[in-house]
Order: sequence, then C-alpha cells, then structure tokens
Amino acid sequence: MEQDIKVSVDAVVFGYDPEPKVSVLLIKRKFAPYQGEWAIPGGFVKNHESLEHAIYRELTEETGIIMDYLEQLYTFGHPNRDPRSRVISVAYFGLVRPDTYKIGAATDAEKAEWFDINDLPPLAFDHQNILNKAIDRVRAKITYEPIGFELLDERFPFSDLENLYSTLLGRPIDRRNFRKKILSFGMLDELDEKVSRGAGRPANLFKFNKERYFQLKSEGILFEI
Amino acid sequence: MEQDIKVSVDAVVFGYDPEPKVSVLLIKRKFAPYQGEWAIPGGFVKNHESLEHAIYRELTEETGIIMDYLEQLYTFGHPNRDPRSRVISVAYFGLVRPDTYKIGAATDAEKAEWFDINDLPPLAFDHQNILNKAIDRVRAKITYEPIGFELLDERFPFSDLENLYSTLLGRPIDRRNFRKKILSFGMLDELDEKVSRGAGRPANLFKFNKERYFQLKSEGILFEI
DNA sequence: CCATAATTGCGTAATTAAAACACAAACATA
DNA sequence: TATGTTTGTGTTTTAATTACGCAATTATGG
Repeated sequence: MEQDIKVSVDAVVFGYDPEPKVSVLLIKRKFAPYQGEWAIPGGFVKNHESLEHAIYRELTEETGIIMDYLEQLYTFGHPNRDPRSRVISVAYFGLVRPDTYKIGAATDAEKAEWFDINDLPPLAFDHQNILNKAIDRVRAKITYEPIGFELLDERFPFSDLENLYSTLLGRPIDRRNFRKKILSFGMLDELDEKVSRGAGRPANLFKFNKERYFQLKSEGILFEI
Repeated sequence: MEQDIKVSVDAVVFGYDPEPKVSVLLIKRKFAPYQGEWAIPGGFVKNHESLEHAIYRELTEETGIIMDYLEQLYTFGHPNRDPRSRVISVAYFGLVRPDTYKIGAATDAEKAEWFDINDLPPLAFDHQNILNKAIDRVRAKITYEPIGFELLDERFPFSDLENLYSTLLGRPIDRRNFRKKILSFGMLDELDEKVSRGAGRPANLFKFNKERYFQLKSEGILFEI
C-alpha cells in the first residue's frame, strides 16, 4: 500500500518584552479545521524545499516576521493529530529581537498576534503540546547555551539579560552574582555607551561576541548558568 | 501541486560492553541505492501507525532486537538526502542492555552487526550525520538524565557504571568521587548480592530505582554529573 | 600456604565555586 | 539640594568539587 502521509512544519516563535514578559506568536486560522481558533504558524513543506526554508517561507507569508534564531524542536507524528488526514509536523522554535518583535506586532496585527505565555488562548490541533515542549526547551536551553541574547537587542544593559533569565526561569536572581558569572565567561564586549531608563545610574551596554563564544567553546569553556 | 514526500524512521541503537566499548547496530543494505553498504536500521512509516511503532516494527523485522529505551533524536529533511525521491527521516536513538545486546548479535548475525563507535564502516545516505548526532546526544544526556543505566544489566556493580561513563565521556573519572556523587542522589538500591570478576574484592550490586528517580525529580532533586 | 597484586569500600583534607550581602557611584525627580 | 532608584564593585560565608590515603577482600603465582 502506498504511503500517504503529509509533512508540515510549525514554529513556536518567542519574543521578549522588558515588562518583563515572554510572548509567543499565534495566528488565527482562516479555514477549517479549527477555523477561527488560534494556532502556531506553519504549513506544508514543498517537494523541493528544505524544512528550514519551509518554516521561513510560512512565517513570512503568515506573519511577516523574520526570526533571528531557529532550531528544530521535535517531530509530532501521532496518527490522529490532524482530523483531515495523516500529517506529521516537524516543529521548530524561533527567537526574535525586540525590534522585530515590535514591528511585527504593529504591522501585521491582522495576520498574527503576540500572546503572553502565561495567558494563552485555547489552541488548535496538538499545538498546546508543541508549545509546552517549546517552552520547556527554551527554559532549559538558556542555562547551557547563549540563546537568550537572541531575544534582546544586539546592544543591551545587564538588567535586561537578568530580567529575561529571571522571567524565564521563574525565580529571582542575584543581580551581582549573575553579572559576575556571565562576565567570567568572557563572551560579552562592554561598549562605550550607556543607557538611562528613568531613575538610577545609567547602565553600560554590552554585546554578545559570537565569534569569541565559538572560540571559547572549542577550547572547552562552556556557557553554563 | 500535490505534496509528494515520504516519511521514514531510523534508529541509532547503542549497546555497551565492559571491555569497555560502546557499539552501534548496523544492517547491510540488500537493495539499491547503497546496496551492500552499511546503514542504520529503519524504514517507511505505515499510514496508520505511530512513529514509535514504526521504529519498533522495523527494528524487529530487520534485526530482531527490542530496545530497552527509545528517544526521538532529530528529523533529517534535506531535499537530496535520498537519491530516489524526497524522503524525510525522523531519527531516534535507542539503548539496549547487555543481555539483549549479546543475544541479538548471536542470533541475527546475518541481519545485523554491532560495530564499535570508534571503528565504523562507511555508511549509506546521510547516516553518518545521524550517527554523529546520536553519539553527541547520548554523551551529553548521560550527564543530566539517568539513561546510562539502560545500557547496563538491571543489577550492576559500580565499576560498570563508572567505566561506561568514562568511556562515553572520553576522560578518566575518580572512582570514589563518582560513587559518592551518584549515591548521594538516592536513586540506587544496594542489593544483598556480590559479583566477583577475577582478582580483587567482590563488588556489591546495585539497581536503579526508577520510581524513586521520578519522585525525586518531581521534588526538584536532579540527576546531574 | 603465604606474599603480592588487584579491586572495592569508606574516609578526610585541599581546592574551587556558589550564595549572601555591604556599599559607593551616578543618575532622575521633587 | 535631598531623596529614591538603579548600577557597579567589592568581601565574607557557605557549599560543592576535587584530590588523595588507606583498610578490606578477593584471585593468582610461587
């Protein structure tokens, strides 16, 4: 018997806001099944495109957003996860910086919306499962790989990084020990630039040095919180 | 245009031998493409079976081996990874205990063979990529999840565990500190049984207590080397 | 049968990393 | 100019890791 299985890709895209809150990008489905319900963006893979190309293409079509970081998450293949037919979904998670995050939300409000991950609507298909897995992965991964920087502006004050970690990990972080720890890796460049937000001493801006990170990684020096 | 993509599953199955060496299960391909070359076992998913079911079925058919542990690894979807047509492969990695390992090798030598991961033949398709990713995953994962026990007999002496870790991590381990660390988690039951292998004081046997592990995990006590 | 080598089990000391906390500097605001 | 707020840089205390000593228990060789 001929195989009749369709392949789709879906992406859980995260954004960060220094309110602080972590958001995920959802679209409202236009067609059945689950018409009018919220879902994570995605779609079917074309015959000659890579999975990553399919994800970028669908994201652009459905939301207008370009991700700054993309990583494969897990493949969901339960035989009945789609009521129409057998569809397996290769799920990814993506991260976007605040500038992308804001522009996307402003210009494509019709197409897609950002939701606080602690205040989500019901989701279509098994998308709640996918989203839960994505959240778990991001939470775990920021502690042993420097992906958190992909959620911040290229130039950021330390307090942004600290708040991001504190929010995602769901626990308070000692500002001073956190700073020492991160700086000890030697992966951040301190810039000759400061930013002032309301009261208080202006903060120095930092930039994540990706080249240096890979060099240190190859030398066995690991990023680990 | 109709989507025409086939879905296969492949499994990198690991076994451990206290020589010490880590082995992986390969099959010799009977048909083109890559006829006569070594490959990791796998095959196409049937329309109404789950991905996991497909893997267990293919493993039984092709090698007669039943895995003691199975986990999804990654989905490989490069458009040209299969010369016949577009095929995406959902790859898994599996672990088997020494009894399964030995029986399988003895009874199905025609069908499949075990290879030392440090002495592998050339592999078909992109299977070398898959295997590399599987090795990386297992190496990393034994340090933060207790999956190493799935490569040992249910009852094992501490030296087996130590050699397994030392072999996989590729570095010497202080026997005494390793023992203290593992025992401090409280996930091992010490048995009233000893085993003697050649010279030296006989070793107590231990058993991994899975229920206790999950209980401790839910209390926030983590397995971490 | 005894000395020796090998392996296990248990302990303690030295070193390193993590956590807790004090305080001055630099700004906004009133 | 006084006050509150946030940042930057320490030090002290505590916990974890690493290094290592040594007795117990067996197999082996003479």
